[in-house]
Amino acid sequence: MRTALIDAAARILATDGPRALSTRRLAAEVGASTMAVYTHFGSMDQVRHAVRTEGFARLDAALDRIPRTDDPVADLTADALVYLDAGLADPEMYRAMFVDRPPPADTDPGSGLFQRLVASVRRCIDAGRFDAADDPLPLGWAAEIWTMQHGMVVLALGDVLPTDQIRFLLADMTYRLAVGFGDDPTAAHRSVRKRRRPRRTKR
Amino acid sequence: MRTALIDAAARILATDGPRALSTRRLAAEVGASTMAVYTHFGSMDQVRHAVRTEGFARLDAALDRIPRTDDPVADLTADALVYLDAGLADPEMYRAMFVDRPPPADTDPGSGLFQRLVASVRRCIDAGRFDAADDPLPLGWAAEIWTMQHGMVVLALGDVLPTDQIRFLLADMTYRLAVGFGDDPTAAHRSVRKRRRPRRTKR
DNA sequence: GAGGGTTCCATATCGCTGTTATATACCGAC
DNA sequence: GTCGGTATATAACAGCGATATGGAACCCTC
Repeated sequence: MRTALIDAAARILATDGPRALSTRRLAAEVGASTMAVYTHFGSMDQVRHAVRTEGFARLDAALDRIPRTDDPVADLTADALVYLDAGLADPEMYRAMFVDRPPPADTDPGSGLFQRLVASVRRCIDAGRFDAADDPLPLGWAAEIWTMQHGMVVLALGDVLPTDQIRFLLADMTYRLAVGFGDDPTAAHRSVRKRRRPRRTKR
Repeated sequence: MRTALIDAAARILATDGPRALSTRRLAAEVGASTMAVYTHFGSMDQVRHAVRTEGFARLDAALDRIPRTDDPVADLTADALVYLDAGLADPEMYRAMFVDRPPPADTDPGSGLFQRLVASVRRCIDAGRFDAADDPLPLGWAAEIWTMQHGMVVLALGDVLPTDQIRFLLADMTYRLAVGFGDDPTAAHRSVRKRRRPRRTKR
């Protein structure tokens, strides 16, 4: 029942947006009464929290499917593009995860994503691509890369640019940052190009 | 009356968040009945739209207050920091402007901000700081800089880092991007440092 | 100054929302 | 078979956005 409710909630969210995700609509979707929602979750906020957690799990799985190569900058690019594609594939889910207000003091289920970024940046540093001594904060560059990824998805969701241009722009920005982080321009260009092509199938 | 309602709405938003911005609360705040809201605006969505427009006007005014110098990269940094400070000064307003869902087909009152960015980037190119031939799209780098600014504000609003570290990080990221765009590293460093200090007074 | 038209707002109401109290049905343990 | 606890349905509450209706205030014209 719990998972059925979460799935139904994610479905309603994806098709009709967050305004449509109401107690009665959700209960009707699984053929139950509204009390089912309150037995398994305490409130609609906790339903949304569960949906968010589910979204993070899916994104985590999508990122896990990317093979690691011996080129950490190319891997970083691939990660960023998958992140973007995930946002484009289910914009409402992305908004639920990163945009809409999380309840205060919500233990953020997305922190794992950040740890992943930290590891990716570390690989670039260990491989001698980024200049370690230059990072201004312990996790500064990882934060900068997340800033890039999230900003790009938001740009894409506001559909100010067609999605193929967004992908191109994200690749370009990754390249610029890599160079800014100390990577050799021609090496960075090669790495980014390597991973720009394979547009993954939307789920 | 209209402006009184807008001001009251902005006040409610800033103090108690978007959930508190209801017809009845808004009407009570100005000592009127709910019909006043529907006479001057057609719906609560249009109230929110008006608040957003007001927010853009304030941000525009704040950016207008920054003097232009003969160092366009330093100016770009200053703009970014003021943008960040505006978001930190009134998070709910920032969310209303850039985060919460704008009604569909809402003619975006924020497009002026983007034109401003385009002009700033153009100045860097004209001054020979950025390499013009390298920009992948007509407005690509302006979009990348906005991505950085917005991503940083969101990072700050999620308070994952103290605000002074965020300011430092934004300055660093501006530096990295400038270098990626072709600026000389030492020149970029000097420009960014020049404008990193003066933390503007919160409004 | 009086009339007529228009604009603005208060009252009351509708259908919706999240949430909860109450009562019933089910289901495993003894 | 009966008990105890859990899960669900029904019904209700306050609050929400929105609207229909009616009255009050204004302004222009004569």
